[in-house]
Amino acid sequence: MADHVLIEHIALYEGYEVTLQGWVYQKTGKGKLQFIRLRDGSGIIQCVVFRPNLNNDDLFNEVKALGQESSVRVTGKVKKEDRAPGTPGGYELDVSQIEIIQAAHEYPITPKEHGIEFLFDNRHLHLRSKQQWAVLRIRATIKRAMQEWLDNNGYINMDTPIITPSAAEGTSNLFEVGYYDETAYLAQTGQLYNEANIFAFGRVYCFGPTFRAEKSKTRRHLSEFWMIEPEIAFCDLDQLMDIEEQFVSYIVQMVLTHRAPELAVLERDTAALENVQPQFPRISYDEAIERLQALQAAETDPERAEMLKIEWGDDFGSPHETALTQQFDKPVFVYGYPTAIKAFYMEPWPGRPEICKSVDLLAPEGYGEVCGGSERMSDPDKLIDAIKAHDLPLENYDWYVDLRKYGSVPHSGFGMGLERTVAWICGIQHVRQTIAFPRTVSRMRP
RNA sequence: UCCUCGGUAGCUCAAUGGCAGAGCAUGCGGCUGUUAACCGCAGGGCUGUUGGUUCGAGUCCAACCCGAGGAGCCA
Repeated sequence: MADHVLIEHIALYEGYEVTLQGWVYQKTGKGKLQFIRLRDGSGIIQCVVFRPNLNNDDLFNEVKALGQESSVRVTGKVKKEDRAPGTPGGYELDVSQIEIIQAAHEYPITPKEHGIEFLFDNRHLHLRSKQQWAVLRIRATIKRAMQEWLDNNGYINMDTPIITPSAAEGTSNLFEVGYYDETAYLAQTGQLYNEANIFAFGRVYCFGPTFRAEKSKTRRHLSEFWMIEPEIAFCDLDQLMDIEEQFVSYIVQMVLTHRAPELAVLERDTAALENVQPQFPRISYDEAIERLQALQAAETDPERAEMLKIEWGDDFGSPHETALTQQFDKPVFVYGYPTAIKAFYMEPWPGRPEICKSVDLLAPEGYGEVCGGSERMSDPDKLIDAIKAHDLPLENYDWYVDLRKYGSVPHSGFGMGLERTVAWICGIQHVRQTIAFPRTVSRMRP
């Protein structure tokens, strides 16, 4: 038998004596009987220390005095016990030996309530808390599922540069960095580079951190966030939506299969997630505006009615996205946005130049946009006109235009924000909890 | 950048303009089934900063700093 076992595998060891190593997550006691909830990173289990069983009164007194987050190694017999709390739970360790590695005192994060500011000042410790543990384990599974699906479907993983000379979509929200004698910017997207990559590899994706210097203070924004960006040659807008819905469904189903205990810790309603299977509803921007205007007309609360006000040509605000997604029990595609409110590189709609072949995927339950994508412009002359119309420096895009000169094909791609996806699947309110060390407009430490 | 709310013990919060309080955490003592245990005792304060009004300011006024929620922008 291994020298120690993981708590997540504890059910396999019922009736056996095992050694666990970890940290005191919580402790209660009743005289000669002490209950330690031990965490080891894989789960939490209750360890029962009964003085006569330990047969060492000095050691027992030290155990009684152990503070939260003390590190220990415990040995004992695994017992099935319905009263035992924990994750997975239902088992406890009847302790016969305990080795105190370090007795910790005055751990600042107690089992009682704390404020946001305090918790994020102590984020390096906050990560040990059960909810954060569950969220970040689910995040790791989501990342894995994303890459697994793409790797299994013929996509090549490419790494795109983080230091870039110019913007893909507007310059106001870029982080500037010095680059020898020049000014460079932290990447907002790898998309333009992936458009070059598909002509070499057919289907590619990049996955890494991206940076937006938006002064946004909302539950949906981070200054540094992770985005996965697939790009596909010989792919039109309809095919892109087919890909997105398979991709998103796969991710959600993998989390349901592999992270049930973590979803339970978060008290996530899994029925809503089980429903995330193809097909997703697809509505045009025109139809979305009509639906929103109908909702607005029916709204009795004047304040909410004012917030829902929208005209053709406007971009959706978060109240609009929320109202729209509440009409469906699955993620919903909205396609064909006005060209004026989208980035320069999107293919115009045939016969309707005022709209473009763009599509956003809106998550249900008010979580908003999780994927943004489009069919890319494939004609070099129209692309040059679009770059000029957006006042972007043509000399920075010469290579990008070049891609349309040598075997241009219809191609499409999308970006999916990891943190928003994690927030949605976990059912939590704020994206700052979905990454270990969030960077926001008001926080860079720890 | 704008709107709203907040800043008091390590933490979460109380305190009609009139003695600075509680719970948790910490320390000591008690308890054989605890689940954010419980019981007893103890220590713990530049009330965000600066100025003003007042006999008297945690409380009222002004400016500033910090944070939260929302808007805009976005994934």
